[in-house]
Amino acid sequence: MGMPYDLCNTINRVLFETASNTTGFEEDFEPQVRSADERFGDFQANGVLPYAKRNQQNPRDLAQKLIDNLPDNPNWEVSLAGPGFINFTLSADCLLQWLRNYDSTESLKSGSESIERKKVVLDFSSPNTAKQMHVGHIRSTIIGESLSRLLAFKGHDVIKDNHLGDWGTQFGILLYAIKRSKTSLDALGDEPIAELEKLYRQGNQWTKEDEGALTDARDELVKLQNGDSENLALWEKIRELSLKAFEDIYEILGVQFDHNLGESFYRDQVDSVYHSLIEHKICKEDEGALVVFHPEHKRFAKQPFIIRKSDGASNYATTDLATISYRVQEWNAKQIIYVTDSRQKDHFEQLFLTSQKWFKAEERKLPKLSHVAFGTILGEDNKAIKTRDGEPIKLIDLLNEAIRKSAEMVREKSPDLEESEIRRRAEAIGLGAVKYADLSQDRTLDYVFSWDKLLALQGNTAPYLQYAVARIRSIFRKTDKELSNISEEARPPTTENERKLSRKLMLFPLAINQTEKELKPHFLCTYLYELATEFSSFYNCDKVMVDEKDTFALRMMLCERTLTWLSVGLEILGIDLLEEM
RNA sequence: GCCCCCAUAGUUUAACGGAUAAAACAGUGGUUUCCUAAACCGUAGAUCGAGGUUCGAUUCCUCGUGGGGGCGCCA
Repeated sequence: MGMPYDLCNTINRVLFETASNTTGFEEDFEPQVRSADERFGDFQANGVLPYAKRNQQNPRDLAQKLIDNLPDNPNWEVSLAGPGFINFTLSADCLLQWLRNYDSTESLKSGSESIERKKVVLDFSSPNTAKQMHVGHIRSTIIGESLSRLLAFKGHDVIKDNHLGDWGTQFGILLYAIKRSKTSLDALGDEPIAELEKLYRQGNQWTKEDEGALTDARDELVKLQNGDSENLALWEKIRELSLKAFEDIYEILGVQFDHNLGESFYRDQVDSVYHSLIEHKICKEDEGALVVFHPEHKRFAKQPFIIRKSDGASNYATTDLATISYRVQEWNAKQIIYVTDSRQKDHFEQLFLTSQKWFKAEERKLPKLSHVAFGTILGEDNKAIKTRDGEPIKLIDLLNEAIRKSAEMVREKSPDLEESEIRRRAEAIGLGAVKYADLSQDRTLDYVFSWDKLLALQGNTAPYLQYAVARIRSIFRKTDKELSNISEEARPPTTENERKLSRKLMLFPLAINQTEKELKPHFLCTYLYELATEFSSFYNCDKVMVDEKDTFALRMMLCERTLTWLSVGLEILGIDLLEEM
């Protein structure tokens, strides 16, 4: 029998099976095995304590009975500790076997793949057209991209859809301003979106000063929504310019979408949403609008979900309903994940409740709907981020600053490099730092925007991980020894650092599982950082290029595995690697 | 008025109801004739308050304090 990929899961199963043959244990026993503090071993089972309590038994006695019944296994030592913990310490040989067995990206991927593979639609980034992306968009874009890579790594069929805000009421004012100022959309210069924003502000000004202008702006919107060809052409052009500007940023960030189906895509489908919801008595007219209440819900019994405004226009609730329907019908989605600000929590809760009733009434199977919420980026005043002049910091400015600052560091360290290489390294380092800064903390927490936080290059940051990679690659460049048999020639890990690094490598499956279970990339970040830390200590203490063949082989193997693990992990996070730093 | 989220070291964060709360930055002391010092090894420093549940609470419940957010025609 080969070495199992997920040893935590294996030990859990062994304990469960042993318990089923041990007096004093029933079916409902859960071993609760998890990775342990290094002081106690590699894994610990906590489950006996609550179980003994429930059944009014002595936890230590019960745990001892379970240990006595465990089949002998040379891979680990078992011990009873404290009030009733069962600790497992893997043998050096077990770790070696595990490392021999899992030797590549492919082996990690096939080990990690879910049994149930499914079609998942990931809805993220979703900026509004005619506006520049600002720092507020960074979280959805980066977290969404990372989750899409994680789910693909787990073997799911992922569709990435950028649900653009391209059909909102802002177009009335914008179209009005374009016409009144006689602006040609073909002559907006290098930053067309910045110009469109200026036009919008100008239009906003006009409508505030002048009642007639406000009416005209509303008419422009109605004309657009009724298919007026002139307005539709302008709108199409705006959408095109916006998408191009977004593409520039996505390219820098290494983000790609399968679809850019914005709200406008669903404009012809909203009527059928109304009809169906009316027909099935899910919605009702209230104060002139079409709304959905959920009487069984403590709050949404009173708080309406407005699907058609009293002026007859649709809103994002309507398009979101149509979008779910489309994704199920056309893509056969089994799960839809929305990556948005947590302030939209109520909206999604109402959307999901309404969808449940709607799909049930139509006898369709509703996919699993998940709102992956993240916290707001705040300014110094603890309110959503704004700069001094009232406009949010542009995302492109943040990214450029990250690259500029990293370039400075690279140049300082390697003054003789060519500019193109400096630029290449600075992009990997600076953009990696920005991404990692956002991914490495629990996504649900708000944070105050700070250049220092997002651009930090020391400590628990992407460059630290990239540096570990560069050092390993450097070792490989320097050795002239034959490496094809290192895994066979390696001795078991015995020094403290060899052992700790081996153990950390072995814990990779747990990190992936936890990250996927909660859809929280910071678990993976923490793991990769700890792995790189173990590597750095090992690197400092245990020289790799030594004469003893078996020691050299083990240490080379550890380097090689660490490199692969970091590569896989950083790939999932969307962070680039470097050969040298 | 109803509801939701957050509070951990000087600062920014971590901790799946488990054992002595873990890091980074900033302090402070050390390490380079040796595979990259963007590193390594020391050191100092924390769970908002009061109750409760539990063998065990940063974690769950109640109340309070402080901060943020959502709640009929914005997305």
